[in-house]
Amino acid sequence: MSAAAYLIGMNLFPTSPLERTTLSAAAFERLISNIVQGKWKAGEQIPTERVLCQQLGIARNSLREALKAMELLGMVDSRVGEGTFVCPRSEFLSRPLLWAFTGANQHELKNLLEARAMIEADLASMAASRATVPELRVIKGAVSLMERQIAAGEPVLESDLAFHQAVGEAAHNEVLANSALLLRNMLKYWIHLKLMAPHICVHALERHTEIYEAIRKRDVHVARELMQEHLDETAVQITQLTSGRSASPKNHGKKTARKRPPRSKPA
Amino acid sequence: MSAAAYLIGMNLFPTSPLERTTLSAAAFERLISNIVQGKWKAGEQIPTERVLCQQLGIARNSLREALKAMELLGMVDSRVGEGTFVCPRSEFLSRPLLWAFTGANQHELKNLLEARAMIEADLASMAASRATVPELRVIKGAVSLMERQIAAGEPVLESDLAFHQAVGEAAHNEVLANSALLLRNMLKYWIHLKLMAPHICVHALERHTEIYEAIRKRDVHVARELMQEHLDETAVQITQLTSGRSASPKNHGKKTARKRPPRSKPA
DNA sequence: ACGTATTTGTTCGTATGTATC
DNA sequence: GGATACATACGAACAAATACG
Repeated sequence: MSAAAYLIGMNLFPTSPLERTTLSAAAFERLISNIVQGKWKAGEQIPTERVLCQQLGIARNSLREALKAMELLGMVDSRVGEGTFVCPRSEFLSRPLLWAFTGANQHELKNLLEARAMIEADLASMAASRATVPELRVIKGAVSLMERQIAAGEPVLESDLAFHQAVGEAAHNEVLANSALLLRNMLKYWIHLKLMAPHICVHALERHTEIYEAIRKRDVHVARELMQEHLDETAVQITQLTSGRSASPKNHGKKTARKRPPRSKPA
Repeated sequence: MSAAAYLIGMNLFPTSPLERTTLSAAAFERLISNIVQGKWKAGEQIPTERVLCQQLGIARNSLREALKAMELLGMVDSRVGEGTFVCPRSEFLSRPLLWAFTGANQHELKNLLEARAMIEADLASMAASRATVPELRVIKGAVSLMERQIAAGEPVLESDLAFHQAVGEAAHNEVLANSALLLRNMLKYWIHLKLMAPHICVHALERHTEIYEAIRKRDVHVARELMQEHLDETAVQITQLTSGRSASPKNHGKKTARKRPPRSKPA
C-alpha cells in the first residue's frame, strides 16, 4: 500500500488523503506496528537510528520525533552508547495514567491522597479474591519485616511500601497496581514524614496485620474497608503534618528499579 | 533515561532551568503541565516553535521532538502556516493507542477494562456525596442527550462518554477523574464497537438513568454498585466482541525488514 | 587500564510548502 | 499577486555516554 511508497519518498501517485500525514506520524505508526505485531519483542534492541531512518527513507530528525514519542509513551527506552530497547507492555499501558498525575502539585495533595486510598482499596479487595498462596506469603513477609524493624527501632518506610506493593501485585491487575505504585512514589516524601512518629508506625502495623488477615480469609468486603480506613487515616495524618509546616519537598521521584544501575551522576 | 523518573514529582516547581534528563523529555513535561494546569486551554494557540524554544533555552529540533510527541498523542494539533493549538482533553491518547491495541492481547484489555470499572465506581460514589446541583444537571443532560440520540437513531458514543465524564467531574477529584478519562480514551475504540448494537445502547441508557438517580439521591453505596455492575457488563460485552472477531481495522504495513547488523546483545 | 568505535543527544543552517492578510 | 509567518523536512556536525577490543 502507499504508506510504504510514501515513506520511501516516492510521491509518484497523487497522495491519497488518508496517507497524507507527516513523516514522523507515519514512522510512528510503522514503528508501533513492529512492536504490536511481535517483530520486536520486549527487551530486544531495535535497529539504530541511522539504520532505521535509512530503512524508512526519512531524515534522522524526522525519525527521532517518532522515536521520542514512543519513548515518552513508555514503549521504548533509549540509552546513549547502547541503543534503543523495547519496554515491557505493562510499562506503556499504565504510563498514560501518569499524565493524569503530572498536573498535580502540592496544592492537590489531598486529591492524590484520596486517589491513592481509593485505588489501593480496590486493589485490596481484588487481592482478597485472587491472591495465590505464595503472594499471601509475600504480604505476610512485609508485615513481619515491619514488625521486626519497629522492634529494632529501624526506619520502616520501605517495608511499609513493600506491604502495599505486595497487595497490589496480588490483585493481578498491572494497570491498577502500577497506578498505585506511581501514586505512592509521588507521596513517598509525606509517607516518610508520617512514619517518623513511632506510635503511628505501630498503628500502621496493626492495620496492615488486619488487612492481611482479611485478604487471607478471602473477605473481599472487609479487606476493602480496612484498606480504605487505613489510608484515610494516613491522609488525615499527612494533612495534619503539612498544615504546620511549609512543605516544599525536593524531587524524590525515583524510578522503579531498572536492571541497570545509574552509572555516573552528573552534579 | 526514560521520562518516568522525571514526570514523577519533578514538576512541583516550574523553575526556569530545565532539569537533567533529555531536553526533549524535559520540554515535554513542561509543555504538558502548561496544559494540565490550565494555562493553555483547549482550542487556544500556543506560542510558535521559535518562541518556545527560545523560552526554554533549547534548540528547535529538541523542542520539536517534544511537540511532535504531544501531537502524536493527541494533545496538540500543529498546522503549517497557522501554528499549534491545544486539543480538547477528550482527545488525549485517543489516536495512537488505536494502533497499539488492535494487535489483540485479551489479557491486557481485560486489565484496562477492570481498572476502568474500579476507578469509575469510585468516582460514582464520590459524586453521590459531592455533586453540586449544576453538576447533577450536567449528568442528567448527558442522559437526556443519549435518550434523544437513541430515539433518532444517531450514534451515541459521545453522549455515553459525556455521561461518564460528567460523573467524574462531579466527584471533585481531578487526579482520579483524569485517570478515568485516559482509560476511556484508550478504550474508546472498543466502547464504540460495543455501542454498535442497538439493544446494548438501550440497556446502557437504563443503567445511566439508574446511576444518575442514585447520585441524585446521594446514595453512595448504590451509586458505586450500579456503576461497577454497568462497567462489568460493558467489559463482558467487549471481550465477547473481540473474541469473535480478529480486529484489524487498519492495514498494518507488511514490508520486509532487514535484520539489524550483528552486535552482541544483552540478555 | 586505555583508546577507539558506536550510538544517542543536541545544535545549527537551509530549503520548501502552506496559510493568512 | 506579493509579503509574511509558520510548520515541515533535510543534512551536517559535534558532544556525551557507552561498548568493545
